[in-house]
Amino acid sequence: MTNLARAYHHGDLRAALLDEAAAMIAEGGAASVTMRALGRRLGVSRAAPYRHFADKNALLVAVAAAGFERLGKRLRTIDAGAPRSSVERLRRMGEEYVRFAVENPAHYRLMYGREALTREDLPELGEAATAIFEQLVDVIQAYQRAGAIKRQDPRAQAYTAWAAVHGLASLVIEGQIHSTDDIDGLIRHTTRTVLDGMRVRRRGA
Amino acid sequence: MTNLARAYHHGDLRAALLDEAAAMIAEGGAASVTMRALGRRLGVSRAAPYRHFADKNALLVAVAAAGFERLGKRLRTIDAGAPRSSVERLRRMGEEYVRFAVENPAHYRLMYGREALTREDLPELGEAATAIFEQLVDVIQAYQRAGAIKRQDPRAQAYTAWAAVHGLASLVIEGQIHSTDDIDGLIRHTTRTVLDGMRVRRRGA
DNA sequence: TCGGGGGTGTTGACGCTGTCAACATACAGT
DNA sequence: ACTGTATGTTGACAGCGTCAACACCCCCGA
Repeated sequence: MTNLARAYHHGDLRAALLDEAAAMIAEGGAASVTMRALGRRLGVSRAAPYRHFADKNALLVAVAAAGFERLGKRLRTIDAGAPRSSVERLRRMGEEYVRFAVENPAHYRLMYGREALTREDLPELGEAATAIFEQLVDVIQAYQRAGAIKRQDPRAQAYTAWAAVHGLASLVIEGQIHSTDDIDGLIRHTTRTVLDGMRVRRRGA
Repeated sequence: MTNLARAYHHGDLRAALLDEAAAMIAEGGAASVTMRALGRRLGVSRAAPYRHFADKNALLVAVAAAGFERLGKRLRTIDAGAPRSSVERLRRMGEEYVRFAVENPAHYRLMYGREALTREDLPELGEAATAIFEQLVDVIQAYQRAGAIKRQDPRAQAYTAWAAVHGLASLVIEGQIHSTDDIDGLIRHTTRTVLDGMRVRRRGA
């Protein structure tokens, strides 16, 4: 039970691995994460991580899942906040989503890229992402009941909203959107346009 | 000038490399493309590709660029086709975009993933993607003039539309959208919703 | 207090990778 | 026919992920 700081040999290596891997991803991308470099930076041997993760893939999956946790938390605080209308709150959530991605590009890429992460061991990751999606579906259903947005399949609406913000985040991160463009304005434009397509509109406008 | 079939030793190895690499990507993902495996499959040595590409990265960039070419061509044929309204034609382009991605998931991933493709040598790729974007901007401007969609910054509108289809394609490819969901319906829902947000609406509806 | 067992970390080794230098070949233009 | 150059091959190197064998050391029960 003496799980405080430095137990055993290293002292909670598992957590240190997750932190350090995340740091390396932020510094040099997921490709720069190497079992050997990881051990080097933490002062352990290259094989030490294998006592805590089955393989490199499993480690990266855990890091990615932690990213979904953080993202989900950020979105919840937005939803809990109280700007004017419900639709505006939803729009702010979209903005926050893109902001998270732009602030943590390499981490975000890892969360969604199946390339670095090979097939298996993905259930864990899929669940982490699904949790955020279900969160979004709940919000949409609530706003449907409030009469703010169209009463269509809430899952379809959630996917569309998710696709829009994920796509925008992806384009920005991958550098497809030129830095000469006003990115903040673009985020606002996109969230507004999509919500405009979902919103119930009063007659005559 | 005898550049027909089998000149020199192999006979247009460069093109064969591009084709074979694309095939390998389709079969086993970009990670399965290996200089050695590539040479093996083409009956040349592992270092042969280096006479045609500076390194593996350059080769993959060329493959990705070829993907953008194919995608651009497909979208142009849609735009050239003549379904009813102009907005409907734009919507069909979006559908076709997602369809391309779903049909060539690994290739599409390569086209957008900066992870496999390291930093430099990306200008070539960026230009290929930009060409498609400019194509989209042109279409949107034309439809603005026709009074079909709102007269906002056409670049912003293009980015929003691109983000929506790219995001949806990405989510489907990465398996974030469960196969129990009706994907074709989802594509239609998304393209419709986004265009609804862009469309000029007649008063009273 | 002692001893053992298991959780943790290390080392050596294997096959794989991308890449380069040195070498071999064969075509093209003189 | 000769030569230069584009093309392809081979050997080698460092780095990678991973496994088996080994070493350590803390915690538990006797």
